[in-house]
Amino acid sequence: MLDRNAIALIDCNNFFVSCERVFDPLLEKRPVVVLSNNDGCIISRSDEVKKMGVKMAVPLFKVRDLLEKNNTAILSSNIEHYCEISRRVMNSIRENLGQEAVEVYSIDEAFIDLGTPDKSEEVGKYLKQKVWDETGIPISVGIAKTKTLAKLTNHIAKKSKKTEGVLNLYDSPYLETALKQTPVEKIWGIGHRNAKRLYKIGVNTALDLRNSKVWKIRRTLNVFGARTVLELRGEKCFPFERTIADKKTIAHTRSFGEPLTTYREMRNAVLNFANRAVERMRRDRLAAKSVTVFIQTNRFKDDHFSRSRILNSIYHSNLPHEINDWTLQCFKEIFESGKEYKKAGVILSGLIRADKITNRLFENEQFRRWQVLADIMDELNFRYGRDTVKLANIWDMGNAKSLHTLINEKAELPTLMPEMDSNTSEFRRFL
DNA sequence: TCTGGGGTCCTAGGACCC
DNA sequence: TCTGGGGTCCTAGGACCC
Repeated sequence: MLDRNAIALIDCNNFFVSCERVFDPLLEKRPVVVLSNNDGCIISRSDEVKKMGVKMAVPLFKVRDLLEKNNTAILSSNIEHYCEISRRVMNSIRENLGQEAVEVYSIDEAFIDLGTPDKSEEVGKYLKQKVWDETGIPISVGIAKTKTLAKLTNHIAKKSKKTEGVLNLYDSPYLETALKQTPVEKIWGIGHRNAKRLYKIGVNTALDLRNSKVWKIRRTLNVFGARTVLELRGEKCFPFERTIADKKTIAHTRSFGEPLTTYREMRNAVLNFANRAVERMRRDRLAAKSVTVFIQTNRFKDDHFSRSRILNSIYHSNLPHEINDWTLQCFKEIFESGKEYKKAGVILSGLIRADKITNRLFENEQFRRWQVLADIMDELNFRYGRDTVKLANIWDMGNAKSLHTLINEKAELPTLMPEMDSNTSEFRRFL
């Protein structure tokens, strides 16, 4: 049977800025921006800032004068806080509609299966009020027949004053106009590259795309483009996901404030990134089969240098020292001296649940011992803070070559040991 | 001077095999 | 002069998203 359910996209307005305003109501009266990790780019803007013409992801140095002239609050990001508020928003929605009806799409967005379309608009308005009352976050709601149309509708709801943040185009005569007024690059999944290709064949608006032959778009773009055409016609091609999909990759990547040049600096940076990624992998109880390492010089310069290498292991692992070894192997193959590196990253892939790791054909006993040690390290780091215990770079340790763990000054082992539970004896035996 | 990070999916082209 | 060809697997990189 054809699925006639109405789909809503709920999107928090200027999410990071709205979160900051929840913490500090004085910010309500000022323009606000939130910056990316090392304060490089603007990743969230209040309406006032958008009106100034400041674009998303623009580097701060290009607009700093303009922002300061307008008394803008320029804030570093605080992702943990935003995650917490995101959870509250999603829970507020779930309370009414149930777990099954909500698909969390990103930190500030969720698709909702509204069921039969009759009461959609009332539900949308109710949710908007409820989320505002319970969390202080303003949201917009777009209702339509498919995800792609819901995204598009939400976009209009957010921009247009008349809609008051909730718009239902499920079965509306205005849909045609809305499609006509939407440039093709604003459609979900059509970026500026794809848009250029579409312009060449005379497809400029969402309406043009909807009226295109599917095979023609399949040929010009790809299978996703073809599905997008059908979605614009009201045919569901991107299904509603009731269960949260397992993560497929875990990445830790960073730009360096100052470029790094030496082998040793870069190796330490990359191994450090690997440790951060493993930390999250172990927290999520996952194990990886592959690791990718990449290193890059400044991508805005002409002599941009970028290399990556993937290592596919024959077995899965969640052991820090093994992932470190894999990382190091990749790194050694791609590092070239005489470059000014600006960015690097480590990506873990081929993830499965850690309890699904099969036994090692050889060295099973050793593997088990490493598991125990890794668990203990996790516990110590959880109790006493990150990097209380970590893998040593044995190359940096002079004659301590056989020692695989380094106890940081933060935690003195003798005082720690009595507090440990039954694992302690295991730990002693291991060392 | 100063340009994010974490994801997903797709694809061109090389290596290898028969 | 002329240099198979198809399938498969893999890597590296691109496009897109928030």
